[in-house]
Amino acid sequence: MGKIPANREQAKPSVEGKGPAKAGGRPRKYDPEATRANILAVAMEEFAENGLSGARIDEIAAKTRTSKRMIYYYFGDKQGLYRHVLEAAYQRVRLGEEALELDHLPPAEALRRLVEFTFTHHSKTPEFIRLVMIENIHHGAYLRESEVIRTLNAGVIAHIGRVYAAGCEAGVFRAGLEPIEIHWLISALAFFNVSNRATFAQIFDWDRLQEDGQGALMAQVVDIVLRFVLEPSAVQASCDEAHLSETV
Amino acid sequence: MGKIPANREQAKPSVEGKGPAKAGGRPRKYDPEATRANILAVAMEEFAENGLSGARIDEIAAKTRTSKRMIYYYFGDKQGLYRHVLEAAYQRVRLGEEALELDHLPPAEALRRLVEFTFTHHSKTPEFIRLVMIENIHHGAYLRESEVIRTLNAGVIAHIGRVYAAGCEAGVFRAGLEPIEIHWLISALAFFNVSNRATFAQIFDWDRLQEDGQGALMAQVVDIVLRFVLEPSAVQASCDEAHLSETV
DNA sequence: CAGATTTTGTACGAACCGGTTAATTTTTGT
DNA sequence: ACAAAAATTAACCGGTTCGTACAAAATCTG
Repeated sequence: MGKIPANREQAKPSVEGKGPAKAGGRPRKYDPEATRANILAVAMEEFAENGLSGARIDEIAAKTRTSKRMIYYYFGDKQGLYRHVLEAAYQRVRLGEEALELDHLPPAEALRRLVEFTFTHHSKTPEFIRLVMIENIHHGAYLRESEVIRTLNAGVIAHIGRVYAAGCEAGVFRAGLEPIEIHWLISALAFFNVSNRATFAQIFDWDRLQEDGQGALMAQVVDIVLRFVLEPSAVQASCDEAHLSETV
Repeated sequence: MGKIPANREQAKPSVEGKGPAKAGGRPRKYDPEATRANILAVAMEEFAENGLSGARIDEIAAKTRTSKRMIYYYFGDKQGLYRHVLEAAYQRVRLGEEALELDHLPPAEALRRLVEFTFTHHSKTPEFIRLVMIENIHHGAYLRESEVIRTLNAGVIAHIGRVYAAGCEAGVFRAGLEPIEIHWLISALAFFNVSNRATFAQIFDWDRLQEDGQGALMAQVVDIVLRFVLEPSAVQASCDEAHLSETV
């Protein structure tokens, strides 16, 4: 019977040292890691493109370098596959986010960097955005199952919290905000830019939604966030220095 | 053959005066208007809940007070039904938007009203948001077909344009912005609040995403928009008057 | 080498699902 | 009143699609 092999996460204690891993160069015939990864990559594309109900298992199998049988062997069923795809996508994003080294920068600059990172990341990774959209259509039912994801995201808030505290200390950020408010704002703008590009562009055909205009839109998003967080007097100053409003 | 009846819009010249319409009180057995509307309403719910590929024609038919055959009779096929649902949804929204009488208000107040209207509308009409999300998943392919929608939305920009011009004239809005930039910002925040509520709440459980917190979140969105549009000095002034920053 | 794991391949079944055929009832035009 | 057109009903069909059963082989691990 198509039994799912024992918990993958725990069944991999051979930490790239004992068993002949792929790093060794030896071209192994049976490479479960690679097979799994391959299925996951293909599935990610298909789910992101067609949604959970729209994606076809046979189609995914065909684009894999292995067979349909293996999908069920490793992931149980369609929903299991989807859940793993979702987890993998979130994991990938949050890793990049944590790699940012913002703590040594002046607060306003750090915030700008964070916004720019988020904006460009989302802009260049529409598959992730689409997966999250799809998951929201499903009321976050599959995300709810995943313990992994929730823990990952606590870090983001802490990260922003440090930057914000430093900015308040320095007197350039206005007091009374919560880190999650700032995160929500940044997410909303960076996300919407990708998630609603199709319909928005269809209705208004705005040049900033095109490839060439994305830079200008990013600058504007930075502008919006800074005007929200900065002390009004600091905004005034920034305008004079033309740090802001380079979108005109 | 399941032919679609001649263009509905033109096939209704009996302007509620000649043929025995439903207003007449006579309980007619065959009521195409009502049948069509009933199908459309049920379909809207089903598509919004399950997406285009997720929705089931049989399910829609079952929840209708008529039969599956009628769906095909009036809308041709699944995609045709979906397209009509989408159009109806957009139409409904834009009507409310144009009913706002903003031109006689002071600019900042008018802008606040517009933001509040958009925010509450979206917050209370998640089906519309979900339909737009779904349409974006499909790359706006069905919206592209609809001539109707594009023309409707030109009005929104003009509306904001008038308010913005008045604000600049009065010296409370900073110059150099485009109406569409403001519209994009408002849309993004009001939309994201609903579209990503499921996943965002799952990850962070933030009280402002709950029913009770929506008012506070709306105030904050108003705050964000005004800080973006207002002349920095006006922001300063507004803060002193505590018109803004009531979110703390 | 033995036992477990990974892989292949096919064929199938059973439910599901979008769409149709055909016949019936009501309305409408004249 | 009557024929044509429009609205409606019910049973039906063929293709799709998820998932499995079965049979077997290749490879890794201890």
